[in-house]
Amino acid sequence: MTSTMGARERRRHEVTAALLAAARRELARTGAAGLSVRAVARDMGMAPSALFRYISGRDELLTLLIVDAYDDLGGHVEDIERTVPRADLRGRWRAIATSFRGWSVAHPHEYALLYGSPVPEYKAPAERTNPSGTRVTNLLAALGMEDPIAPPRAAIPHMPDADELKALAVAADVPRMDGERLVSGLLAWTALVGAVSSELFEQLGEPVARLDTLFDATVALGEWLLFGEPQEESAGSPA
Amino acid sequence: MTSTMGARERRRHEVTAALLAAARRELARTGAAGLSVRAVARDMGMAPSALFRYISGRDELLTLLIVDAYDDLGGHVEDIERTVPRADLRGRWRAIATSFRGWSVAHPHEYALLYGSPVPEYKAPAERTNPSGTRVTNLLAALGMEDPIAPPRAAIPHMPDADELKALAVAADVPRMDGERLVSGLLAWTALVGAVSSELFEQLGEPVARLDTLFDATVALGEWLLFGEPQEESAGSPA
DNA sequence: TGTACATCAGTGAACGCGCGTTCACTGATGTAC
DNA sequence: TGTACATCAGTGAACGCGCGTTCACTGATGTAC
Repeated sequence: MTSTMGARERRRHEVTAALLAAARRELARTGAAGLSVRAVARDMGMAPSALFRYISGRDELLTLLIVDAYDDLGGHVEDIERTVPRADLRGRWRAIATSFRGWSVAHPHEYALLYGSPVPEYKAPAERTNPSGTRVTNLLAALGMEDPIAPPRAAIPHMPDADELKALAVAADVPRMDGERLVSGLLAWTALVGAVSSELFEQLGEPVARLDTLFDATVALGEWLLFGEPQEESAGSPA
Repeated sequence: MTSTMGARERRRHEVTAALLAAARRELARTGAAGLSVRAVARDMGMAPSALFRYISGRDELLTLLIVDAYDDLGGHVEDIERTVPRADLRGRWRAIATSFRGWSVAHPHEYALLYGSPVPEYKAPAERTNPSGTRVTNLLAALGMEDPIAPPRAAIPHMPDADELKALAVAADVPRMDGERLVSGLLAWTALVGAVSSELFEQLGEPVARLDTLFDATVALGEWLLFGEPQEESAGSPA
């Protein structure tokens, strides 16, 4: 395909890529709220007006960054989750959770853009944002759809009744998922987001190093929510 | 005291109060990142330069708002938690969680200021922010210090070992708290923050109404984390 | 109570800044014949 | 292959805007005697 591209088309691809790279640098530097078209242009060494050949305005710049960040995160988590044997459902959850956190710690501004406060005056267009934005949760959903090798644990107290569960499943766009598993998955997910947000946004005490052990507990909690009490590990092959 | 105040002192109090009120309105309108001294002055019908008699600059305006929001939230949660009989530990947790969410839903921009993405270029001065910022978590800590009427449940998997727990307790500024209870409390807290953030920042599917049942599950999860399996309710007085 | 001076609150003009976006332009790339 | 025209990318000046902050000022409140 590259061979059939004229100079113009090739350059267009290059500049588009450079634009995105510069925007990411700016995002990392100033955060989403401070992002400006002019700063990106400066970073690229171009006139600000030139960028309007590639984007319609500041809002599209944000949309581009959001989609790109979701894809970067989604790719990262998918890549790591893929390395876990399919049958190891617990391991897959742990891989999702830890790689999610790993990416977030490495890209705090991107994380804030995706999971932090909404940018004022900006509304992300769902039709562009959703496909990339659901990649991580899709991995979770896939876990929830697996044959429950671990018995669906009985123990979430006050599980909502069946009608509410059904409505939740429809609202969450996984109408065929078992309601209890859905609630477990959502709880595990929101707990994960809460743990990472608390860590990155510095809500708790500062000594971030200590948070490793707290995060481990969050992962364990999610594992329990999804799969119940740990089974005897000795059932597997001896170490 | 009011009687001993001269016109100047009285007016100073009035203007200070009006300033804070105007800042809160502006915050609700535009969010923290868009907050500006000039807009607040406009709202008050004063010249922008006049505000510099009351605040040192934009950063202090933010600090003021943060402290004020923490106090508003803290007062709200405290007021509601106080109405629960002291011995009803589970009820106290539920009161904390639901009132925390209630306030947050009613004050989304304030919530974002406190628990959302940090404002770029701004670092809150901990010595002014901490006393108000810990009011809610102090209620949780008080719960954790109560005589464990409910037996400390055994079931968080992979509880960190004793040394790590001790270090965590020191870092969290509650060095005397039992380590397992601390982890439980922190997990309950981050799960709560995650649930509210996911709801307010619109991470999950849009139909927010459904989230009521999801939030109930979060509260139940926290209750389980803090106090273990629900006991037979029939032990109390018949309804 | 009355006057003279000091303190303070608020004004309005001004500064320099960075922003998003438009627009007429130039020069390079592509296309038709 | 060569020329004539069309398309496109990027420039630079300009627009109007809102921002934080400074500063010399005026008029009101407070204080000393």
